[in-house]
Amino acid sequence: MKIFKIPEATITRLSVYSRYLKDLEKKGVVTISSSEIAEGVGVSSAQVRKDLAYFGEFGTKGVGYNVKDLLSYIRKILGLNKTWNLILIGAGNLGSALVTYQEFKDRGFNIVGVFDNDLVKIGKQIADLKVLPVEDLPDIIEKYDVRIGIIAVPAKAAQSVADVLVKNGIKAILNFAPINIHLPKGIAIQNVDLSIKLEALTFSLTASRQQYKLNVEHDE
Amino acid sequence: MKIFKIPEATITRLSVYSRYLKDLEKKGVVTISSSEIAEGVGVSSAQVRKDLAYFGEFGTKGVGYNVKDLLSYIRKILGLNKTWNLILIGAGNLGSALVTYQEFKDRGFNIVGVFDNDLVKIGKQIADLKVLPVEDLPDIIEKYDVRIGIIAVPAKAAQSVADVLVKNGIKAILNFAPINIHLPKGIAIQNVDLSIKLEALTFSLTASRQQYKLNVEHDE
DNA sequence: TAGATTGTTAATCGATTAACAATC
DNA sequence: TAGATTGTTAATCGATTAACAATC
Repeated sequence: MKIFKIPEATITRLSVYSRYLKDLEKKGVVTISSSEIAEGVGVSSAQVRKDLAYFGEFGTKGVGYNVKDLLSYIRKILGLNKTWNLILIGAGNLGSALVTYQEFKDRGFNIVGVFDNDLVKIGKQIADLKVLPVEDLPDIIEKYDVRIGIIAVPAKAAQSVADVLVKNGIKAILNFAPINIHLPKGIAIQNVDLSIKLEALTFSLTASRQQYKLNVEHDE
Repeated sequence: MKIFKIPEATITRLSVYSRYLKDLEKKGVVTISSSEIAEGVGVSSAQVRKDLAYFGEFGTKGVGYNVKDLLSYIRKILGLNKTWNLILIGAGNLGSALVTYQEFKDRGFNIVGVFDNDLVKIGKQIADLKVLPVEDLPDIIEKYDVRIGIIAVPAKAAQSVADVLVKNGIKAILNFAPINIHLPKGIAIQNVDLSIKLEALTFSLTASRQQYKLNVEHDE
């Protein structure tokens, strides 16, 4: 079986396209061209067609794409044609905010368990979930067939939490701890590093008074 | 004046290097080579040297880099040789979590004002800040010389919030709303889109049973 | 049919990696 | 001096863009 390599940026853009198409569908738009999508999300039309071409032929020459169908194809590609059950480790402020994060629910992500090691936090109610001790992880993972875990613990605890997740069968991790987590091959990870994003901003602000310039297309 | 274009990935890595160097400094390490840095953060040594080369010559041939000095140079490049005052719009769960986010404080980011339009939220206490109405934005921005704003409002309010920020002199935005914000030239933006990150994970999980493969070096 | 737009190939652009002369 | 490691150039790799034949 031939394996096609897909740029990660393509996957990011597919998410963006899917959101845009969802809006269009809600508005009752039936057909759309690659250049209209491009216009709507801020990329080039060649980029849109190229991104889609990795996965198949979804359009009609001379006509464009059927909004409903394309949305459905993209959702299928991304694995969004089902809901996903997640667990979250770390019941601090950030963790609590994520449990109630509406966008996750809207996109089909369901947090079914919140865990912490801190005795003060265990038993605490967050939305409709009670914070559980980490010992209960295996039960919840099995019960809800969980494959994705969110790490929202301090940096120094993150690696050991990741190890526990992997040991219990978690296959993908969304990590908020600002640290490079080491994982066995085959486990996917995405890092969300809020300070790094802020530091890209302070660089821009500082660099504009220096001789540097971020090599980034302007967002607009 | 010649303008050098810097890859955005380079800036991201500089943040990572700086964190790693800070750890080394704390441990009392005096000198380090590009390959040791590379090893520590998970990139190639050529990458480390190339990233630094955009900004100057910081090392000594045959010896390596002085940890303290290199850290200080990188912090200066990123604009981290000062603290930054931020404001935050949107006092929901996510906003509240960000106000108390320890990593921001550790890296020199100071949230000095939290704003909302919701009468229920105005006046509420979050850590040592009271939620203020958006009318008070100009006062706070001036008083604390704020140049960076964080948007943590729902997607449909994000563009108008951004417009208000820009009108009041904000020059850089960290945006958590899952929407493409349009800004005048010269305003920097970084988007944090949590759903997109999760969808990259569901893609990985789904794709591994299909014929695709993310073109991404393995994280490890 | 004529006009529009896809899917795809080739050209371009940019970032990463390899290699090594310079030099501490 | 000999060994180590930088800074930098050239080679490679990968992603984006341009262009256009195919075709609805």
